[in-house]
This record gives sequence, C-alpha cells and structure tokens, in this order.
Amino acid sequence: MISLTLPEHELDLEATLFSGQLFRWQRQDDGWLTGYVGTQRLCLRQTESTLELAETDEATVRHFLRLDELALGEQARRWSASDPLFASAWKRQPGLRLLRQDPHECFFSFLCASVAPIARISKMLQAVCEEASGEPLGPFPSLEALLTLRESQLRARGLGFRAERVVAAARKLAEKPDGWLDSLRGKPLAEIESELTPFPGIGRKIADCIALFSLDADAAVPVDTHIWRIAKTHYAPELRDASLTPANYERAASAFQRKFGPYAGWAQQTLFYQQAVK
DNA sequence: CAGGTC
DNA sequence: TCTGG
Repeated sequence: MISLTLPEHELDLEATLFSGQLFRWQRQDDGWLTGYVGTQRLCLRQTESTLELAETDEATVRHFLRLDELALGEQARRWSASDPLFASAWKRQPGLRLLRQDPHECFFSFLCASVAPIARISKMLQAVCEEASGEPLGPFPSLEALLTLRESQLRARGLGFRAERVVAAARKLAEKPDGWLDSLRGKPLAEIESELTPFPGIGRKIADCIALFSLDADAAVPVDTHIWRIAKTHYAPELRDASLTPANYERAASAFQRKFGPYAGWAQQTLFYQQAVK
C-alpha cells in the first residue's frame, strides 16, 4: 500500500467521487472507495490529510486526481476573497476537485444524464454495463460491446428516451477513427463543443460536461438548471427574467468565466455541489 | 420533479 | 419526451 500526504483542503476524496462528475464508484464496507479509470481498477481511501492507494500505482492516481496541476487550496482562497458565495460553498465543502475521467465512459455517462437525478443515472449506467458486458460493476464496456445493445433492451432497463440516443451515438462514434475521442483532450473548448454536439443526445450542456470532466477543458461551465439559477441570482442579474436559450447559456457561462477565470469549471463544481448534491 | 435535447 | 426515487 502507498500513502500520500496532501496539503490541507487539497482533496476531499469522498465528496469529489460522489459530486456528480462520475456515477459508478462504490463504497466498500471497510472504508475503501473503488472504481475504474478505463480498464484500470483504482482502490483509494482518505483519512484526514493522508491518501492511501491499494492495488493502484501512484502515477495513475495523480493523473486521475490531477494532483500536480492545480493547487486547489490556494486557488480557492483567492476565489473566496473575491466572491462571498464561493467562500460559503467552499467553507461548507472544501477539497472538491475535478477528475480526469476516461472520455469514453464520460461520454456515455452524460448521454444518460439528461433530466435525471444522480441516483438514477448510476442505476442506468449499471444497467448499460450489465447488458453490454454482463458485469454491472466492472470496467465500462468497450464501444464494440456497446454496439451490441438494442434500444428495446435499454428501454426495458429504464433508460427511457435516452435508450435511442445511446444506441445512435454509439453507432456514430464507431464511424470515427480509433482514439478520436481521446484526441479531443486539450483542444480549445469551442472546438470540443462543435465536435460533440452533432451527436444525437449531446447538446451544449452535455458537451461541456464531457469537456470539463474528461478532456481538460477547465474553463467549461455546464449550465444546467442549478448553475442557471446561480448565474441569474449572483453573476448575471440582467438574466433574472430570462429563459435558458442558447444565447443566454453563453451569457451565463461567460459570467462564471469572467468571475473565476481559466479554472471556472472547478469553481462551478463547488457551487453546483452545494446547490444540487448537498 | 429531476445536472436537456431535438 | 421516459420514468423512478
């Protein structure tokens, strides 16, 4: 087993893994948290400022948790000084990081996430895994395995209108060259959005989720119903009586980006958590 | 009524 | 629009 010591408030593992960024991590009875990044299984546990790793190499964990890329505690201090709303959200829940997910799993996860609460998204993804690979809690199924799924099968497992989108998006993804999704990592956000939104079921909000949670687009602000309400109340009061049109989506996201800068997506996650998860 | 999309 | 928590 490996132990890492982290600066205070740099990571709250439990909150991070269950903040609605990803949906398939499991709490074990002995306090360990387990999940997959691609085909690799991770086994993590945090006690105060110590992060323990089992069955897992340190480099993989640092990459997944993005530990060497942003000193979150310092950044949060600056955001707190300039914004009371962030300050109170961070005080209630410090250490909420963004993760670097596998883009493939992230793509299908958020395709299933439209107008569904987190608990239901988890159930739907477990059903997708079971149908595609026979393992509800195993590594996320490959594209080849997902291509065997039928809409009727997924509807029977409770995906509702998302069933058709999952099947169609998998077919479209199969037309792209190998590694295409991974190749979007690090590209400009606008380019990622224009590559992803042509897929059935992926509008700008879901494209921004995939970009932020798996493709290193740290400035992305997925404007869902919660973030929209926060934007109207705190950062873009001129939108108070407006509805969430594409133009207003842009205005809301821009308001966050003006306030929080190139890591606006990280700030967004702490504010989202307070509003939607806790 | 829920982290939208077409 | 689907549907379950």
